[in-house]
Amino acid sequence: MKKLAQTFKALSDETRLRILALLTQGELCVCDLMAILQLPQSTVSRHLAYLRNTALVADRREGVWMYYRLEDQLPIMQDQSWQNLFDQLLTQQQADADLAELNRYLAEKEGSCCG
Amino acid sequence: MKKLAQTFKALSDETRLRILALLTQGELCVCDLMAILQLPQSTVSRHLAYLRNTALVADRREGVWMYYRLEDQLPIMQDQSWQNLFDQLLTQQQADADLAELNRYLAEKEGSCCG
DNA sequence: ACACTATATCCGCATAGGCGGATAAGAGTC
DNA sequence: GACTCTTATCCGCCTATGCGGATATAGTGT
Repeated sequence: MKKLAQTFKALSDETRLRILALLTQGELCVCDLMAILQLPQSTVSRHLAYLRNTALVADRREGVWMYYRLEDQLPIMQDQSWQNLFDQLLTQQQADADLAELNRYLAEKEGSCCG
Repeated sequence: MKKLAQTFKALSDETRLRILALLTQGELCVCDLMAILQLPQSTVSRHLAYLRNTALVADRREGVWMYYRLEDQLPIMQDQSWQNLFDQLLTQQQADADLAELNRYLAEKEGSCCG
């Protein structure tokens, strides 16, 4: 049960929830997240490390860039709970705003970072 | 989304998860929980206050005793997520052990406290 | 080797919250 | 009112973790 509690702790920070909501749209690199969330690099990186340590996200290096994506299934949670959590997450107003910002960002990106 | 994060924070402590699992069986008073969890009164009471403030449990006074029960629905979570969470919770080994202890306790209780 | 970029980690600082003993408050009983 | 029982809150202490600037690390290109 400690592990379950720890997973909830990882979900208990608004910034991390925002990151998870954004990652439902596909993998993103740190600089993408910095731009969309408007947060300093150390902050974004720290939260991603926390999510990685809790096995909520996975990472992949491509050259200089680290791409993060949702872990497709969790050892602690049944798939249904995991899926349900994201349904829940995406009903949030902040998630809406962030996804809109993500789309705006992707549209005008064209190689600003991450190739 | 702050509220959702706060709800997860309330779920991020093992003792609170154990309490919630126990309350799936019906309402219990503080002294019941102390006996089952083997934790000091101040600790149990503090966690219950936390759960009450987060609207995860409701309380009811009966004479000297305070009975706590699960809040039947949450403003933040859809019913399905809420239900799912408890399904998840009850698969935990610690929850099993605690429920067994609850039954043992109730069987030999006969007015040790709470009338 | 050097420079540049992206990311991770370190640092000092601040707050939240865990713990359990001690004390306060509420509710009965006499 | 005095005493008792149950529960809530206070206290000091300690750890986890948030923050963001500064620094270290790693990859890429020259």
